Amino acid sequence: MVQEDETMRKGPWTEHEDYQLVFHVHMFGDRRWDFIANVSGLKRTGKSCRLRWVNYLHPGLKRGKMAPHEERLVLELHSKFGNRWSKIARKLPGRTDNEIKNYWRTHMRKKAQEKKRTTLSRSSSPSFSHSSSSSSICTSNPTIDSMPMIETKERSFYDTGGVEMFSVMKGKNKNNNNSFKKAATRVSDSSDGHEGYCSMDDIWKDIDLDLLEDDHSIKPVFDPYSEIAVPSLTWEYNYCSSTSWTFNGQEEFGKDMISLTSQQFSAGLTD
DNA sequence: AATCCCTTCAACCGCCGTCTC
DNA sequence: TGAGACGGCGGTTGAAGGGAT
Repeated sequence: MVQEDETMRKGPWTEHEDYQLVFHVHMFGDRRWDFIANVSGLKRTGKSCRLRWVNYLHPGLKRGKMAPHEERLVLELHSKFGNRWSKIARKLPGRTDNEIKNYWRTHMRKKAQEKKRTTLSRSSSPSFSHSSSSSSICTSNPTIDSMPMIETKERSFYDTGGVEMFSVMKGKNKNNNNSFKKAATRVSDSSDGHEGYCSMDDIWKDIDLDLLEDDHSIKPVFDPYSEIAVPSLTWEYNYCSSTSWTFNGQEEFGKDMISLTSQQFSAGLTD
């Protein structure tokens, strides 16, 4: 178990931390967060790791503004489910509960302000009743019910596999360690402000491109849009066994680490 | 150009449900 | 069956960025 003491880091994540987390999530899947927090060497709690992954690092996430149909859907779903943000998020592929929650807060604040303005300007008319955006929406809208709902007994939207992946892929491809290494190196480059990444999108893009070259595209093990767990052939037990990775000039993801994490992983499997 | 205000969103906190022993 | 560990969820906060003044 990860000790939550004064040595735990808090606050914004660094790119280095992000890489460590992404790497370990792909190694072990996104289930055992305390374990990942432990073996990754991140001075973060399992909870913090999970949140970072779910809300920011997951490759299936959309970025940017909500599309009009998404906004509409949020309204509809909120009228149906209330503040069950995670439930709403499951109907909006690529959006997180946190994102929707934030959107709703902003949205409702705006609405409240508009409402206030409207009622003030029309205060002379007592019969006027302002129908809220949500109340005017039919709650049995078939578009909602036809949306895929990934229930918790199944793999979550964010699940990359990990544990199962390990057993499935053992001993297949051994040539895929370049992309993360390269990407990791570029992160170290970025520290001096030359050719660094701006976002995780860039990172994933780079990784994707590299692995496509090898005809083994890296993808999240679980396709967030399919509801079906898709075992990836790219990340495997031997993924990093032959080369060390560098961050800021330090070897970090090398044999030693992998053997260590493998031991700990085995221990984790047996408990 | 400086300051203030507002908006956005990443991250934390605390509670609760589930799982495991 | 009960206790502890852990993950998930919703509420809240605070930093950062951008626009207005």
